[in-house]
Amino acid sequence: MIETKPARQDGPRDGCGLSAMPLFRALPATVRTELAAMAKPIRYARDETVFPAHVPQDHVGCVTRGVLRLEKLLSDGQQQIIGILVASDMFGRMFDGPLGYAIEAATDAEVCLFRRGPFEDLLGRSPELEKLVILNILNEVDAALEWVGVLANRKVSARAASFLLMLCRRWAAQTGALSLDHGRIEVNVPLRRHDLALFLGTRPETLSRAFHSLAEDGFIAMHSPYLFEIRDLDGLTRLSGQDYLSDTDPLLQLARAASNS
Amino acid sequence: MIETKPARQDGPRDGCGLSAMPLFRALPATVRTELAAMAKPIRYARDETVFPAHVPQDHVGCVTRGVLRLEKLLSDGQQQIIGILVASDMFGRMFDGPLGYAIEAATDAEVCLFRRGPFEDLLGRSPELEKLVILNILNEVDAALEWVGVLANRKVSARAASFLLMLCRRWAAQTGALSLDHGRIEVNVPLRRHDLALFLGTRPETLSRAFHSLAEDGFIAMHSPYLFEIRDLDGLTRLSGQDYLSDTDPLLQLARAASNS
DNA sequence: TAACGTCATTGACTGCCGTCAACCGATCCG
DNA sequence: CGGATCGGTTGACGGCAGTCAATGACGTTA
Repeated sequence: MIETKPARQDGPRDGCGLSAMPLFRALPATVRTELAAMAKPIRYARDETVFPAHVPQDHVGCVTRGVLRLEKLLSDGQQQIIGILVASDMFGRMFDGPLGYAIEAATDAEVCLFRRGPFEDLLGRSPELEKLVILNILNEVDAALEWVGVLANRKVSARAASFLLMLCRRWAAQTGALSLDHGRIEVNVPLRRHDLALFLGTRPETLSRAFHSLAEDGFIAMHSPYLFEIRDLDGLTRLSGQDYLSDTDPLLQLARAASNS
Repeated sequence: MIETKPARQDGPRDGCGLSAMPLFRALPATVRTELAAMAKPIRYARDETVFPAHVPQDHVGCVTRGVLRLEKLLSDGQQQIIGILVASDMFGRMFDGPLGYAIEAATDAEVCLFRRGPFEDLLGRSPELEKLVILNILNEVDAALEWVGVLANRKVSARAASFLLMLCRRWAAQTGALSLDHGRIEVNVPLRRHDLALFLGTRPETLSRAFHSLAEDGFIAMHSPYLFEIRDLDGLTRLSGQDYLSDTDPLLQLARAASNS
């Protein structure tokens, strides 16, 4: 049971820095202005609740910093984590009822909220925003389906490998958590083992063993429980089962960039 | 490896029986007419391919009969099933590129295809259709996330229970596969053990044991490998972990109806 | 009718993973 | 400085599930 602490609201209009977000970059200036005017930035400390489960919300939002987790509580008190949200991910349901899961801060995080009414109104007036929103939801579907594929994999080490690769891919779209210095790929994993284990459908002990086993086999190196280095991208990919590496894969480009630096 | 046989196309315009589909019932008559005019019904035999993976498609569609499976092929040749589609489910990607998985017929099935161009055009002209499509995709997200929750469960019997309940819920929306005669809930499972095991992230042998174990414990009865009877809805729900049964749950209503007949 | 293929089921065995427990390092606080 | 707490890791052990193999039921075909 995680208690809900009050969240701090702050800042002037467009404290969200919407104009800097790649998510909305493609929109016309007028739409961006209108969005920025209705954006409410809110910060959360780790384990605070953004949206409780099964409660109708009159906001939708997007993540600007940190990681959120989608969490389900089972009848026997067990919790499970069915998704994570990182910067640029949108959440909440326009036109629709309450969510079947809670959204909580997995790290200290910052989000940007929009009231549903004005947002849906703007949606109806801007075909660009509308297309962006539809594409965004389609990406959500893809991400969820990809994760179904990962969890359907029976071996924990394969799931762990898939997670690291997925994280690299997400971080690759932005800066900060992925470092390519000295020809290495270093990836920052901002989740506790406990949360990560729930997300991977296993337990912290087993996950720890899986990571250290990957390290012993030379696929990765762990510089701290939260800082991983990818030492064998191909091997890790093969082990994950998901055949990610087409020649156009952005992660592969990154790896090449890393080995050339 | 499943070979692609050519599919049979048939029938006059609106052979799909669009007007009878609950999916589109809420639309204005003019939109329904236009949709019906562009609908192409196609039938598939079991294991035929509807959309191959990673190939751009210029159609979207919806299922009118049978079950489709979303299938991923791993690098080592293992296949996994990451979703199923039943009547009224839509598939395909408007505004977007190719899918990362194949869509295949898990049973003999019939679908209704729309060319993407005209469909997207109609989407822009009909706010009702647009809202329907968005809500439909949101439901896809929910279904996928729910399945993530099921797969994150570590025990196969719990996953099997979740599957049966999910299937009841889906069948409840329509007629045919769910029978309530004689105060019983009988549910038809149209998938082979092999496919079902892949969908549940396990193996046919293990799944068979799980089902028979559920039967021994009195939760279900198996009248054939494809015909299940739910004997203890509450127990099955508790075992599945998902706390489905709110008082407004349509499945619970059905159970009450069954026990009163 | 017999041979064959498909598919579900069962058995035996092995191995991975969940569970319980202890340990350890880091951080915070008195 | 010493104790407490949190979170990650490691060890030991038992059980559940994956694997291989064989059997049986059913429908199809020759």
